[in-house]
Amino acid sequence: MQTALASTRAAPAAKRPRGRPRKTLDERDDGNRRRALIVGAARLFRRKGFDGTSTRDIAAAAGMQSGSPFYHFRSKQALLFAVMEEGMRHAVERQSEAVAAAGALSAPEQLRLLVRKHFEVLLGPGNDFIPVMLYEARSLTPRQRATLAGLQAQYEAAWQPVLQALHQSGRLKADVKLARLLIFGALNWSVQWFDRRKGATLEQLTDAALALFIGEKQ
Amino acid sequence: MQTALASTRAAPAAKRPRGRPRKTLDERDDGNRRRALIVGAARLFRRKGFDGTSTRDIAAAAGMQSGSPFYHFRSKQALLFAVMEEGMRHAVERQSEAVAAAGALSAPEQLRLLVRKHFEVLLGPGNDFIPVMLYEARSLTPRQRATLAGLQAQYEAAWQPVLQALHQSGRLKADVKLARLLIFGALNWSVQWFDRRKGATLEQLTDAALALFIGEKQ
DNA sequence: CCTACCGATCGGTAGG
DNA sequence: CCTACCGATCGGTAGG
Repeated sequence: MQTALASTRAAPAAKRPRGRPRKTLDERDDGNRRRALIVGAARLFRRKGFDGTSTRDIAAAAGMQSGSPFYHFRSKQALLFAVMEEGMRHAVERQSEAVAAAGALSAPEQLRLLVRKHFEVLLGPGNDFIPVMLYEARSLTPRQRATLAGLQAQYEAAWQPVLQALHQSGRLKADVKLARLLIFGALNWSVQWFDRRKGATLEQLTDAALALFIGEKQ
Repeated sequence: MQTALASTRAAPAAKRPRGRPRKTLDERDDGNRRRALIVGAARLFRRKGFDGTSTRDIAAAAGMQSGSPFYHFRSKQALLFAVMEEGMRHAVERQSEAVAAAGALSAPEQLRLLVRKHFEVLLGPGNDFIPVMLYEARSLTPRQRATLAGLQAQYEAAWQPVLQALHQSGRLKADVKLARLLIFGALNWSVQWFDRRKGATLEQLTDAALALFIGEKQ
């Protein structure tokens, strides 16, 4: 039977089980816990809405006690913003990569690429961030909304020249600005009905969208 | 000075001030108060979401005390359902009228009519009911959702033959089922960005949508 | 990060 | 419909 005295005599290192590897800077619990909160919050915000989710729900999802999220985030709102900002940065990144990786493409091919990437970011596995951004923006402060609007403008900027070119070549008949808004609506609404487990694939979805918008698959 | 006795002697009609017209059954306060709750709730649910709106807010909007909404509705959820159901019944009605009033139309003309009516129901003045239905369905019971799904199916049924005809004549290239989902998305998303006071008119919006979907204005 | 807690607010109800 | 109220839950904090 170990006494309290014996316990204090043991070397500090002995308290850590030998089999457990030392963690590097990048996997420090600090970042991991913060990350766990963001991921859990995204899932809950999407399923139950911002106002329908309690910070206790979020804490539990990350295996914490009820007050602990506030060690990582100043407020529930700050956590919401973190979810949305990470979602938008990820979306802008994926879009940039895709555009950079593709060689010289025709305007219809460019549109196809943008639509395809948009569906991936929106409907890909584990992607709750963008849906939350699309449907919970009401709960942000004006300042936070403005920051996100900047990222959204950056994202939309890639579409403008493509739509412009399609309009000038006669493939896109509608007014360019209104067409962009209607197109984003058609794509974004898919988070309401698309089910990855059944029905169409992302490829078929992309085909249908291209056919609808410019009357051809590419 | 009128005594209590004199009062009981007077004919019942004398109790009501002469200047105030008798109310018909349809404008009884009962219905008016219930209606006021529905209208106020729709506005608040749309602006702040279902979970972000308190029943006290709703009561105040209708000029009532905090507990009074529960005299008219069993629960907050029942009030939400009433908003959505009324919105959908109105939408189905408006659509039926429009279809009935129009003579024999070509398929593109039929599509234009449906799109135009859809925008009116969605974006017309004082129309918070449908936006609430589109964005707060998560807060319904499965049973309520099923009832609404029936009305929605009724609404969508008018579109199916039109899209089918356009597909067969080659004007609509996309798969009909996916096209319908994408089209509703394009239209429904407009509640997020359309501003009646500036920018496009409903007519221009309809033009753009028709041009985008079938490459022509009619 | 946990413990223990606070003031505020919430949906809803009993009784009139 | 109002008054008065209840139990539950909420976002957030102090102190460790």
